[in-house]
Amino acid sequence: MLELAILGLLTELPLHGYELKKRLNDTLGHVWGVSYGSLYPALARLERMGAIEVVDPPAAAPVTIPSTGSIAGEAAAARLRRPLRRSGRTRKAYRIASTGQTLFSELLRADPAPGTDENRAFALKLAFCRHLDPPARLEILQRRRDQLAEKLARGCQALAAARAGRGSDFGDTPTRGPDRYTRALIEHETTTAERDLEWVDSLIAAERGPIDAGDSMTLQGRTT
Amino acid sequence: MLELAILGLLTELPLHGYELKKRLNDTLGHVWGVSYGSLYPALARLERMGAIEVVDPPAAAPVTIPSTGSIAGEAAAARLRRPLRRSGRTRKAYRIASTGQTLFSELLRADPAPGTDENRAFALKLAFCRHLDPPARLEILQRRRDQLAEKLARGCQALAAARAGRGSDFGDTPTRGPDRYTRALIEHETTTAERDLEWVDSLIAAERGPIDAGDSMTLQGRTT
DNA sequence: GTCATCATGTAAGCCGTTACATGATTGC
DNA sequence: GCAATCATGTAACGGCTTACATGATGAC
Repeated sequence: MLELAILGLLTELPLHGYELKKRLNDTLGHVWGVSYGSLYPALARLERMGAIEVVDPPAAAPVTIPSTGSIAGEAAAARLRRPLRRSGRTRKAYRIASTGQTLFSELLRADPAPGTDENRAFALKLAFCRHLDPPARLEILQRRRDQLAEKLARGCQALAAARAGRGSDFGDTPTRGPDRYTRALIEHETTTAERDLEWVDSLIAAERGPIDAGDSMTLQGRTT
Repeated sequence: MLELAILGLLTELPLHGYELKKRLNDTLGHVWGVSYGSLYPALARLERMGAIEVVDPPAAAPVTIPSTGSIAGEAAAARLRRPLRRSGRTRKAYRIASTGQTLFSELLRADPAPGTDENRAFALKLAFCRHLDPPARLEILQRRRDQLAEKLARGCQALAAARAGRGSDFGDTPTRGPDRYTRALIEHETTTAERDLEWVDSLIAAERGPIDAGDSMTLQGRTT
């Protein structure tokens, strides 16, 4: 997952570790916090794999900032442009290599390693899926949809069982079902799954018919 | 987190590892999957700590099943009662010790280790909080409430920034805000946080005024 | 010259996973 | 006796965290 995030950011523009972490934390902060202890080793790994490469230009503009349009891109750009006159050494900026691009789109398609939070994984993918072609994007959404549908199904089943009260026993023993808290939990999770599903559906719809160029996907949003 | 789950289940009745895993997977399955590779070491650790102890009764009923009223308790009980005639050896049933009870309630109160999924942690706590006294329970709910409120605040802030579009820059560079996908993500997360908050509030309310003994917390539930 | 910040890394540890090794009990 | 299942454990590994070590730059 870390590699996915790194590759995603480097797809937009070359960056060095420190800056990368900063962006990771404030662009994807709510979704994914990283620490140096995992970031630098990950960079080293990716470099060894040939997925990314150090960008040398010691004299030239090391970071062109072609207005890739990322979250706080400009704030960062300003930070970089103004006081930046460090000789160009000591910092190691990385650029994504073609191998890396391949890896990137594979990671976006792959399902996350077991043990990984599915929500988080999807959030991350969504945050970077704009770099994919529409069909691939749709596939990701579709996969998530299926996943949620399954979860919802399981939830409904559990709910039914819980509501039936008595256990799966045959009247032998007066089991009550799960306690109120567990029950409330299952209920809440189920309705959450339902809403997530609706949301993904709306994303899919927006993806299929980008009729209204601008913000067709805002319709599912707020307004309390 | 694993220890919390183990202690929680053992609070209800003594169990051996295998059975413990089974319950962990089907009671809390949607929330927390465990494997032997972590379960047994965890049991060993807890035993070393004196939080749990092996229950010997080789001859007597090794598991009394005092109808503690747990999830699928009875099904399991049946499973145990009927074909159970294994000499009583080879299986090691554990019981919670008093040290363990202390640890249990500490773990319920403590905030989860960093890196742990907050949602999951809360779900787990909720599933076992019935073993706590009402004030402690309330405290847990309250803490979760605060956590969610904070998350919501951050979300709203991010949303506002995103909607304002242009970055925090002063017109210098025409940054667009985050892309549609990221934006949709932030929106969705924010509304999710909102709903979670409402839900926890309803739990708190139910906790404070258990006026209607039965299912006062169902009111927030379904009905699509 | 010194302090804050930028910047890169390493080490130890935690918590979980899969895969493997082993053995007891029971049903047929 | 043989297979299925119950049952306990170990080994190797993965990914992330905190804490630590180190050093360059720029502001004052």
